[in-house]
Amino acid sequence: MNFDNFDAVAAAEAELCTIINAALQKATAAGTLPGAPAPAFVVEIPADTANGDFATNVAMVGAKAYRLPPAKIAAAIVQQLNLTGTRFNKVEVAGPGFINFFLNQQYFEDVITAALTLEENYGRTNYGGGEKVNVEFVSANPTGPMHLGNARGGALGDCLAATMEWAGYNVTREFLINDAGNQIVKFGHSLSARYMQHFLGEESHPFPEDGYHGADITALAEDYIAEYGNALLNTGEDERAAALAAYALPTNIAAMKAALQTYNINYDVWFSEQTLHDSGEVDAAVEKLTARGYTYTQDGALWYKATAFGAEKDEVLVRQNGIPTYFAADIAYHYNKFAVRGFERAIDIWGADHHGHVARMKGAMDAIGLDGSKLDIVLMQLVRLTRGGEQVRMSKRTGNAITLVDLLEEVPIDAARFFFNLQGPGSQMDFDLDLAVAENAENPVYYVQYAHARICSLIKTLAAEGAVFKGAQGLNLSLLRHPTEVELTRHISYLPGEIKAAARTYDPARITRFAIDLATLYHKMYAACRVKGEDAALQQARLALTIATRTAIANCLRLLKVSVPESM
RNA sequence: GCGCUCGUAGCGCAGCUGGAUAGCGUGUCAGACUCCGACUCUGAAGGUCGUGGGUUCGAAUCCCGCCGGGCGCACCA
Repeated sequence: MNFDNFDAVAAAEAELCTIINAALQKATAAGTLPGAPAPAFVVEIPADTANGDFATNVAMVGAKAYRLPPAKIAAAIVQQLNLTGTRFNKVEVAGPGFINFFLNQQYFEDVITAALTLEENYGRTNYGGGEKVNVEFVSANPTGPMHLGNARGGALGDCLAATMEWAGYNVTREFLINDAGNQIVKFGHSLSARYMQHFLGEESHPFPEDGYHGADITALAEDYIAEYGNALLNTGEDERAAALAAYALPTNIAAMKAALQTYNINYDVWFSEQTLHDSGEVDAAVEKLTARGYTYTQDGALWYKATAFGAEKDEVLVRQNGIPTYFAADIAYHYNKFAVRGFERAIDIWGADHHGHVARMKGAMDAIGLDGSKLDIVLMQLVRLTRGGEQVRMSKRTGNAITLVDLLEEVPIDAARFFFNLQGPGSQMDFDLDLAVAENAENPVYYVQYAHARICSLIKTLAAEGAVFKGAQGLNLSLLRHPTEVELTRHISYLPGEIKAAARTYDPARITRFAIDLATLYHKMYAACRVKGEDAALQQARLALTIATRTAIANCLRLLKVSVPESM
């Protein structure tokens, strides 16, 4: 058996579609079904395995085309079904006309063998066909520290990227540095005010009303003074602001890189927005839109006809003062992703408060001659921290809003990455600080890691008694008949498909939930089926399942970049 | 006002390319197990799937209206 690109579920579904279509043809030829185009049926896994391992609705959806009651259609199909040589050994008609299929033993044995053979690659597929995908996430403003939203976005984006890699996409992780535009100017003037206040007193230099008030701004100004003294005291405000910003930006960016690295996030590309202005790509994008007839001038500004592409209102591309807007830069940026760097798909992870930007950004891709449907935006809802059931807003230490760095000082990296992926991006999330640091089964990440550690311990214990797994050859896996063994194996068989589904729906939370369910099923099996002390054949079979389980759990954790402890 | 998004058991959530009796965790109550690692199991209780229509053989799922929460509607990003 070839395990390359192994997905037991997909293979079984494909096989069912084939034999069902064959049965339809034979039934038509035999005259038990009227000649009509084959109905668009689906094959799926019933919620309750009492209704089979797989089921199809072909008889129900075909009722209209065949002008026959579903039960009669189902009977005609079942009569012609040939299960010989397939993964299935039993079929039945049930309920309103479902045809239910039951797997034979071989399916389960193949799953265990595949996990044992593929090891750290079990779960990987080429579903994505190597499609070149850019995943951009966090892209925090370099004017200040990263916040909780960035923490969620980081865990989400990095795990989404990993999910897509496992599903066979060619993924680039990217961080856009917003080192141009208004907020950098504001940043500079805020630094300048702190700088001047240092030498001339608080009252001397009014702080800009829309400036950044954080303590980090003062600290950066102090750092500059410590290094370079009062050289900027007598320069013009703009020159001073620019000099301070040019000093502080690299400092902040380096801090972000360091923080994200401790968060186990490593980007392939740190993309500077400023380079788009310097290279003329922003101007070129604006010109391209103009050439295509989608801009106009009004009140001295250059507008883009966003309404022609589904947006609610038109947008300014170049301000009256001649400076392009962020929107113009963003169009150039995404143009660069597709047209310059050749990504076939771009995925952006944004805070839900940016949702108003989605339609116009996608529309702008169409306007500039690309395909807006290749740009997908994942909107992420906000997250609240709770401790003792109460919302936590401020850091006790700094008195400011809790930053990503604050969070990681309190909560293990594993817990942060896992917790932020417990729910899909669209749900408003409460992050329970008490639970995240808890070392007990209530804590889902601990629970999953514990299952893995327990397996490792069991294997070690058995090895001490001389009971070592002898490999896939000569196994009698048909001995694994206990319901908990079957359900565990079944769940392991779902892993490749689950990763595909997570990649397709941009929802890595499926992986954390899968891992939790897997751990639960293992614990159930462990409680019901002993390995130690069983006769050799059964012991080897159970060791095989145990090791396959370890592989599946470990691969989920590896994908999430959560540590995989052998003991804890 | 317009738009996006969410609304499922006391609480936290899954299910949403339409399928069978709506699940999981937690919490409450009653019990079992406690043997390879702290695990696990059984039972009880808990639901107008926000609401009203529509489409369908079939709707938590798709469509429309309404109610409620969050967010957005800058020559900010």
